[in-house]
Amino acid sequence: MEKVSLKFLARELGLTEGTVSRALNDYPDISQATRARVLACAEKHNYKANQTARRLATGIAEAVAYLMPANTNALSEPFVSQLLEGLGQSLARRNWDLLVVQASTSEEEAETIAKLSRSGKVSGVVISRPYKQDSRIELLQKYKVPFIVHGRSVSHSDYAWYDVDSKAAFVDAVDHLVMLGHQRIGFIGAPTYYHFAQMRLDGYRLGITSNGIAFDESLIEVAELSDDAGERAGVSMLKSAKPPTAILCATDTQAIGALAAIRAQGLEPGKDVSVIGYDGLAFGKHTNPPLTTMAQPLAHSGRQIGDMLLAIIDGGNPTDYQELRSAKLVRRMSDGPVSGHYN
Amino acid sequence: MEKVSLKFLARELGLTEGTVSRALNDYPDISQATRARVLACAEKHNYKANQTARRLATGIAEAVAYLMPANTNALSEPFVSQLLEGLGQSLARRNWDLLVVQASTSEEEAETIAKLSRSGKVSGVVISRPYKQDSRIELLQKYKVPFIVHGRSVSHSDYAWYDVDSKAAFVDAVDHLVMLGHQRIGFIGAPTYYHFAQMRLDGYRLGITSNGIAFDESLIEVAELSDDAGERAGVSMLKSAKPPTAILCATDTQAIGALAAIRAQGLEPGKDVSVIGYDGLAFGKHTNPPLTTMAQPLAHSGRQIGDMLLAIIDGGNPTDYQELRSAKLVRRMSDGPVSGHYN
DNA sequence: CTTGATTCCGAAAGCGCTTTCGAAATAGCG
DNA sequence: CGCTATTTCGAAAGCGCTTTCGGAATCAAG
Repeated sequence: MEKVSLKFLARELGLTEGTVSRALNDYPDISQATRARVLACAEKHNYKANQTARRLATGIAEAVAYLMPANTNALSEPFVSQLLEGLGQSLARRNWDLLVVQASTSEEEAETIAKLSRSGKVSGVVISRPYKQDSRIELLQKYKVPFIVHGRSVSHSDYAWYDVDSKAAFVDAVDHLVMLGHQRIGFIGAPTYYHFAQMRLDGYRLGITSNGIAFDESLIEVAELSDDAGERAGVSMLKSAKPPTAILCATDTQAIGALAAIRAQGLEPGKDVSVIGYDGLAFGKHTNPPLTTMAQPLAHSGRQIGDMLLAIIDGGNPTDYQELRSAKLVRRMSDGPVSGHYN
Repeated sequence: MEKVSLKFLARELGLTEGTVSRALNDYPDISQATRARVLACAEKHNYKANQTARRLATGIAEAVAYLMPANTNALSEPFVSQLLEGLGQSLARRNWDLLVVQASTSEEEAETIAKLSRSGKVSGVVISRPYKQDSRIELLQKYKVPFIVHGRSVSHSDYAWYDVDSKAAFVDAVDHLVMLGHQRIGFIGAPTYYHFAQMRLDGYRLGITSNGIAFDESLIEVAELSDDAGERAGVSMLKSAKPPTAILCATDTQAIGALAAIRAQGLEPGKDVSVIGYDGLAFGKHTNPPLTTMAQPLAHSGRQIGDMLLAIIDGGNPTDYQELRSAKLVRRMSDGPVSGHYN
């Protein structure tokens, strides 16, 4: 089967390659008649333009890269596939490609970004889970690669991002707990080089003080983003002199660990001590007990992010594309009124 | 900052583009001296070959596509990210790209594959979760695109695949249950257009009969790949005249649903009725009770699959790359000796 | 010092497409 | 019917890299 290229079509049609190309690309200087002929012929031979050649000629990559978070954890990944799916859908409408790129160390990350920008194989990049100071963002800006951040860093005024207001979410969570009668509310945070971790801690803090509760440093633990780390933090907190009656966790994954910690202490999560996580993982329905969580609207975020990135690549001003969504409480069974257990 | 291209380097070095290119690509007809000079200069200016141009010139795409399963489900996705990660690592060693492509309907899938093969933007494809008769496989073969299947279809003799012997796994699971004293073992299967579903059903069946147990059709339900479907299947099974004392599920996701079904009947999973899933999802540690499962060795499967695909692209014979791994039982708390509940 | 084999590099074609430019053909208009 | 606009297409130059081929220079050998 001969390769069906532009040349092939041109020969077939008695036209020139250039003409066929313009017909296919809707140039205005092609008569309706020949355009129709060309289209028909292309259809007939199932012609697909060689994307590589096209890219080289136009100079536009028609592809976008997703920088996969490095220290990926089996329990926190659903968000990756969700995002990828949405991104893919968004790009597919233009027939663009989605590249998945990863780098484990941060030097590798820098190298990867440099390569990405220099090799010209993508016209945009999306990154996830930024640090407070994120060198990836600086690099992307330096190299002038259009990009969008899923999340934000500390100074997020001069680039595009899509984020959920987790600070507000944690204020809400504290309010909810206080309403249930809790006064000693613990917080299992994430390493604060993650900006989201700082935001959630800030939200927790604000919630506490704005409810007139004395802030107690000993009620805060920081843990890595895993169930085990969450569990360790949970036991340490529970074993303290004045343990909390409720625990807020920066992520669902940690919250799941906290649940285990509570049970390990012979207590009943949701009754003796409440726990609320953040993320809204579907899993949460099946933990023991089902996990109450602040759910972020993940559903179409990928689509959204993709569309925003495309708009920027098209020349949009990055700062016009900053979107803050809000999370909402989904109550399952891990929260409840304060119990008399510790009194 | 001027674009640093081959031309730029050539000018800088007083050489010809062709020469610089050959130096960079380790051609034997370049003296060590000039090769060193070229390398140094490239390094100094942080040169990265324009991948697009390179692809066009060599005719090799240096990229591989992963066809993302369509009806993706929040609970079953960890395997996608795992796979992607491994694939990425494998490809990265050659500096190849990983494309993620998706299609929701099967017509779209055909279209996607056609486009993929015609547009020449990838030199290989990996697909997951094949059907018994999988048109994707046929198309890939027809278009002569190197590919590898994560899983197998019915006739899997003439292409490359990487699969886990889930039939054997289910035999093992039945054996295990029988050893615990179970005789009435239910099976929640998946739609049998999935080949893996057929395999697991076969394994279950074989396990039953080889243990000398009378095969009882009423102990089999088929459900979609979701927790809810698993739960529905579970209740229906439990409400039958002679309910099982143990339930085997084709996937962990369904098993999680089955757990819920059991509890909904006022019974205690792992005690009144055992359940064993398949997949080895990390999340299973946190279900109620923790889920016993047949775990597949997902850890490096992505790497493995990537390496195999590369070998095929390099001219390897696809049929030389068929690898069957085995799953192993990881006992958590959802299985136990048959209880007297129903007796 | 000549000859033939080697080593090393320049020249040039080409990958398959896009896009600009100009020329030919057609149409519009007085 | 002549002349200027329009429409429609062909010609050709790239995009940035690879790769083949041949020629100049260097080397070893006679």
